[in-house]
Amino acid sequence: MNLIFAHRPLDATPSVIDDRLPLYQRLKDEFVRRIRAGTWGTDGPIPSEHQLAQSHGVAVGTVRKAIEALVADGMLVRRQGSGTYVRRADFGNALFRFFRYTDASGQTLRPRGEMLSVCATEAPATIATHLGIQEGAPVIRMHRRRWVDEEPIVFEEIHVDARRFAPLLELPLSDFGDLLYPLYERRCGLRVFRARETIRFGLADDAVAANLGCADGDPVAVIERTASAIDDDVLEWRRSFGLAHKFSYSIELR
Amino acid sequence: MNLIFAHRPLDATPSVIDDRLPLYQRLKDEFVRRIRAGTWGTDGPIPSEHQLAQSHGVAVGTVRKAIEALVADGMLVRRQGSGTYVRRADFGNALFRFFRYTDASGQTLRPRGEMLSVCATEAPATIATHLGIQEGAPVIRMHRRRWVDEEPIVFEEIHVDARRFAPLLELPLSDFGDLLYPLYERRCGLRVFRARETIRFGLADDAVAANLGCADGDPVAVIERTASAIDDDVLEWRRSFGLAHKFSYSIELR
DNA sequence: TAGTGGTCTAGACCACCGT
DNA sequence: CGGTGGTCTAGACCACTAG
Repeated sequence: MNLIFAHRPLDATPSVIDDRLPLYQRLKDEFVRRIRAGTWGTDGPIPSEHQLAQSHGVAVGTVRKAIEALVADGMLVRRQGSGTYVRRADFGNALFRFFRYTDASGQTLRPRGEMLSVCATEAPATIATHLGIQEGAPVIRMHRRRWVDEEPIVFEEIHVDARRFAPLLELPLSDFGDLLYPLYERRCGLRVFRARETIRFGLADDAVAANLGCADGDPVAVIERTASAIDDDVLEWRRSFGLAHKFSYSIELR
Repeated sequence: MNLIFAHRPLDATPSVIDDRLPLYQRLKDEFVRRIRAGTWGTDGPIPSEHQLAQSHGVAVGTVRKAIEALVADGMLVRRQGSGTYVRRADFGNALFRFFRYTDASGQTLRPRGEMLSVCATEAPATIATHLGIQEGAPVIRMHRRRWVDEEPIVFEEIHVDARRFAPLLELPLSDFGDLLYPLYERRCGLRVFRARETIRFGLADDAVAANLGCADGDPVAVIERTASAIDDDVLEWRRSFGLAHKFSYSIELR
């Protein structure tokens, strides 16, 4: 029996059929389709509210309402005077809204990423399930460590579908840098849009212990993350380990 | 140095001065004031959009926008055909959206609450800080256990300001039931509106071990919660302990 | 049936951005 | 400067709720 906290349900995929839904809902679904299909890309703004209203034969206010819903969902961003854009996650800064390292004085620190290994292998059952592929299908397994100052903070095991992320195999370890998601996008053309994390506590096995510099069996926090594209395709499954006594997680309810 | 995850910043308190803010913003701030002051209570609907527009000399659409923002903030709820109401948290069901127990088959279970002790005491420094009162001020300390089937799952230590929660001291332990927040509201007229939780990892002391039926020094998950009223007054500070190997926490990012 | 919120229209003027 | 989103107005009609 497990104690489980669940926060924020997944977005519903836009329904298959347009019923007698409100106009702005049908508009929103149509826009989602364009974003997922890539018809609206990230290189320039989407058509203006006025244009969309004209081309769909509706009032500007109705277009606004559809767009506002998509902005709330995180799919679009508006820039006054410039236009409305398909949102591209700004992992350079944004991911650290969720994932931060602070020192004793509360200063935010940026951890260094150190890629330890990148190798092609076959997916065991659990990995295959999480990635939504066949057991035994080719996957890439990465081991990675994150440092603050001279101290290893997190050890990570990361799996991706080898057929989609093949370019990573060509890359020297030293070229991976501190952030993976921009790399996925640059090298493989795959953009992480959302992630779901589960946190639990476990005990360090020998690999974890060796990489974190602790003893075998020491308590560790385990964060399992499933990262998905905008069309809900699972792109990556990773498991991060950190020393339990250094871990804390804050959340606001309601 | 700590690994800290932070999710959702606290709402900004409405600014002290109305600048040249948009009309709907100033309206929203005015509405927040009325909710916090209790001018708009939970017994009936707030004035209709039409009435509010007239009394403030603005268009209905502007009132709508202010109300929609407050609905998004969770302060109001709209009921078509009936009216708009100050939201009262429905802890009977709602809190379990965040806090759920599931068994092996994924079935959601409802834990039993067992109040172990309720006593008046003086606030130590740390409790006083969390509750925002003077060190040594009178507080009520409660010890509580939560059970699923015949198994103790969580042990809790709960502190509230004795001057505001005095009625709890009169109550027989068996009358506390499974949920505290409805009790706070019924007996003390204080409504919990939001909470902030921090999760970390620790070791069971003798009290925790005795109540969870584990060994002294066993690893436990520690959840510290600060619960506040709608006007951000801190009402309760609690610390919950659960066996680490039975704990997990899920969250969706973006 | 009267009154509420939900949807939608068709404008106006403003603040901001890029050229 | 023209075009964009941001604010605001003043209505219309609909779906729903409650007495």
